[in-house]
Amino acid sequence: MHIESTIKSTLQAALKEIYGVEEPTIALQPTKKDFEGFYTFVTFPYTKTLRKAPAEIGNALGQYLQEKAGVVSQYNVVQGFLNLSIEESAWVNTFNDLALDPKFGFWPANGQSVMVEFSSPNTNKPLHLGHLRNNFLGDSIAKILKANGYDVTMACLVNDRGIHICKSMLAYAKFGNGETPESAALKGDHLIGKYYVIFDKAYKAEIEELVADGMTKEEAEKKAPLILEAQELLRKWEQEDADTVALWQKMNGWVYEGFGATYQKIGVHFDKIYYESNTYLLGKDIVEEGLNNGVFFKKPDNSVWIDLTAEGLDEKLVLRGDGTSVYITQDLGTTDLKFEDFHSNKSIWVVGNEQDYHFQVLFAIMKRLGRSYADGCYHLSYGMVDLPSGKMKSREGTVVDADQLIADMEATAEARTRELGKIEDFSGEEAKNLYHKLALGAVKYFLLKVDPKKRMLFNPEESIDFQGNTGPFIQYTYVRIRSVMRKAEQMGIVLTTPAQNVPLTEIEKEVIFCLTDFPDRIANAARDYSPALIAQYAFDLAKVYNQLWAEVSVLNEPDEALRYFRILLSKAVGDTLQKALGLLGIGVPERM
RNA sequence: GGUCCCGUAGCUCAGUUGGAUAGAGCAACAGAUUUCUAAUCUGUCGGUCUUUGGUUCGAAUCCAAACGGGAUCACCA
Repeated sequence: MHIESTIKSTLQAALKEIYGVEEPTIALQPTKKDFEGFYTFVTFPYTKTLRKAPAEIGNALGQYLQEKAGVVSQYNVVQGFLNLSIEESAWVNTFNDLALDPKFGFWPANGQSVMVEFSSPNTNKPLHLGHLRNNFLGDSIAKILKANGYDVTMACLVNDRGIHICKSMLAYAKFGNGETPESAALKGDHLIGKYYVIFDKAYKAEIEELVADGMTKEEAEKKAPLILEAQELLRKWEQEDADTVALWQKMNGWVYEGFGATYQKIGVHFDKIYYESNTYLLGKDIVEEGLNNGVFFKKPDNSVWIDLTAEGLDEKLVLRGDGTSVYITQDLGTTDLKFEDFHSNKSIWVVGNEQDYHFQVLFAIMKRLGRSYADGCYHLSYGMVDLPSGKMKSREGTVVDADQLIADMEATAEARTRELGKIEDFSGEEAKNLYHKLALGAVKYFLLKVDPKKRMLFNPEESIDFQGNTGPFIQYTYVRIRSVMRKAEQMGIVLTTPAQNVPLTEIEKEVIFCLTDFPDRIANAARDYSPALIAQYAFDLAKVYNQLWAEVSVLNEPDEALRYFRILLSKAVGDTLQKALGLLGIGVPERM
């Protein structure tokens, strides 16, 4: 039995029986703190059709619920608000159902499959804070979709070719002197990133010189010797010149090694990796197809376009006059490829909001081409992470490096832990694992608690705290519960039977109330593609449990039945916190 | 200029899809530990929900306009 669904179905029956109204969906809301009751039904919407006063409707429905629902102990009506108080036995019954269900909160398989593409790193620089937001979002949304019953494939498209890659290759060839990650004592991705910056500096210097000689800036950017050389290198790569390909492979190998270490550290992995070097020529057959069926058209210079003005977009180039691809050409090809490979019902791209327009165009084209999967495509667009100084820019060195950030957070976790001195019996390895869990919990929670589509601010000085609305706060609540569980186990208490009907305090009801909301939160998080809803939920649950902790004692409760209930309640909260944090990709420690 | 996103407490953010007197965390201040982990809890302080109009029983939420911030409108990716 579930309180909320019982009230809803009884309300439907009441509306039909008393007023002859068929209401397919009943909206219940939590009662505001200042009023008596837990659930509130708003009667205002019915005043017009029923031509009765809101309070009158409230009283009639309240009476009906009290008599027939079996879970409503009493009611009160304030204006048009019908506030319902709940029978104590109903709380315990509802709680027993969820506490003894190991899969509580997760939805059964729904027969649908979805691909989540995220991360999409460039192999010319290490990951920074913005990438972390992308990775954590993608990883979390994949987990949330799984919890909703989807069969999920996590995919990654590596941008391993192109002019930007050639820039770092060229700089390395010119200034590298055979440096290796070992000789430089740098992670591979950081070494390559260093040469990307070196290229940019040298390139800018050339431009300045040319401008000083009277060239316009625009012209200088196109004619600087370094950029011409990089373009030449790209041509050689495309012609599969042996030396160029060998250099490319060597440098990419270093980057992959570096990325691998970072991915491992942040707990992100992929089921399928696509490489742009394999897919960049795809899409031309789709251009042909579109020309044949009149979706695309040719301009006199032989370039191919699509007119999307009917969709409120513009004319868009899909193939250059010389027959070479643009970004969207490849994306058309890879989109088809992804669906051919996995036949997913849905496909999600986790990509920053600067590409909103690109994805509008991509999806519109797929629809015009009559792709059956076009309606299942979704761009999970997220905002940038800003610094107090403004935007992050790799080339100007104003980025927060991912590896560095996590290392810093681990150091903070260690300092704080030592200060508190609660784990002095831990081995070095156990302690390291703890610091890592806390560091990752703090960073992931920080980035995921904000609505994805909003841009957010990261203040390195004060942003990532371990107190208040943070990952470690929730981890700490879990740790307290684990401490109780260990002691309960020592007392020989086994948690396999339902709790008896015991008298409950307000705070205990609130904890149960919060628990019952978990499945809906998981469903909403998937519907809105928002891990932030899960983060918020975990925080709410931790907070209400901490309140309970301050008000009542679990293990020291003299009444045996009540003590058993509180232990079981604590376990349910612990399990739910673990699941919720798990959906965010955050692990829980046993002690901290 | 066109299109899209955003604007809520000093700061960082929620606000269950139109409901009651708008909520958290941080910061500041005051308290709580003979008790299961105080990385906790309680309290105080803090608001013209950018502005103006509209829709209605009722608006932070929907519509329109203005203002402010950002993105994008590349034969870059």
